[in-house]
Amino acid sequence: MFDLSKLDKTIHEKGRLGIMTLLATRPSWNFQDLKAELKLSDGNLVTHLRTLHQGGYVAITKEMLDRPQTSYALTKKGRKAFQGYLAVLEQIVKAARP
Amino acid sequence: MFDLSKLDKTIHEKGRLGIMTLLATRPSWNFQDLKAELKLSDGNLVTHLRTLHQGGYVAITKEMLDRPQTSYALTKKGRKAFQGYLAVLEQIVKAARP
DNA sequence: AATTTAACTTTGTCTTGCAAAGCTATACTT
DNA sequence: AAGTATAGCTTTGCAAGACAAAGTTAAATT
Repeated sequence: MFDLSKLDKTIHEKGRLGIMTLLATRPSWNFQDLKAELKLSDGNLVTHLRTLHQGGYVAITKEMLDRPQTSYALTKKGRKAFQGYLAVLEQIVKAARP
Repeated sequence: MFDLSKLDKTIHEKGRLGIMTLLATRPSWNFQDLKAELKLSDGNLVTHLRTLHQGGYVAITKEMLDRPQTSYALTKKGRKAFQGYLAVLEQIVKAARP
């Protein structure tokens, strides 16, 4: 019916779910845009991004333009993990609305 | 695009999400079946059910058959809240797979 | 009376989310 | 050169919550 054990805990947390969803919509997002879109504090956002990075789901690119700019993108592994996560969400939706 | 602030925290936790999904599939579930299906410990399951009950999402019915049997069902409020939650899940799926 | 089972509570541990404040480095202003 | 602003990151501290394990209560069976 649905398999909760496949519901990746690293992705499931609210803040990180938001990050992953945004990253899935574009090749890359910078720190400021993520922060504005998700309304997270600096520290909170950095921490979630680090968690995702340590899980191998997110790649980090640091540049120096006129301002420093850090950009984030899904890795191949991250994209795959997120697809698996979305598949569980769909199972849930289908189970709950037969 | 998607509105994480509408992602009900009471429902979003993994164990409770499982409970709510099961309750949505049938008029009622008893304790033992929930426990078997979700593979949660007694204490953990009771606590999640209490959380959902206190939030007004789940009704509890205690009967004495040959054994005591406690059954759980979605309330109207619970069903509505869960539908709202599912709507956010669908937003996420759509945003991530345009 | 003793045992079994359902359901619940208690206890303790451990993790985690989160905000606030502080830090560092660079660029801009005067 | 000195001061200010901004980006990104770390540290600190706290509070909440998940979870397991063990103990408790009540009813039914043996």
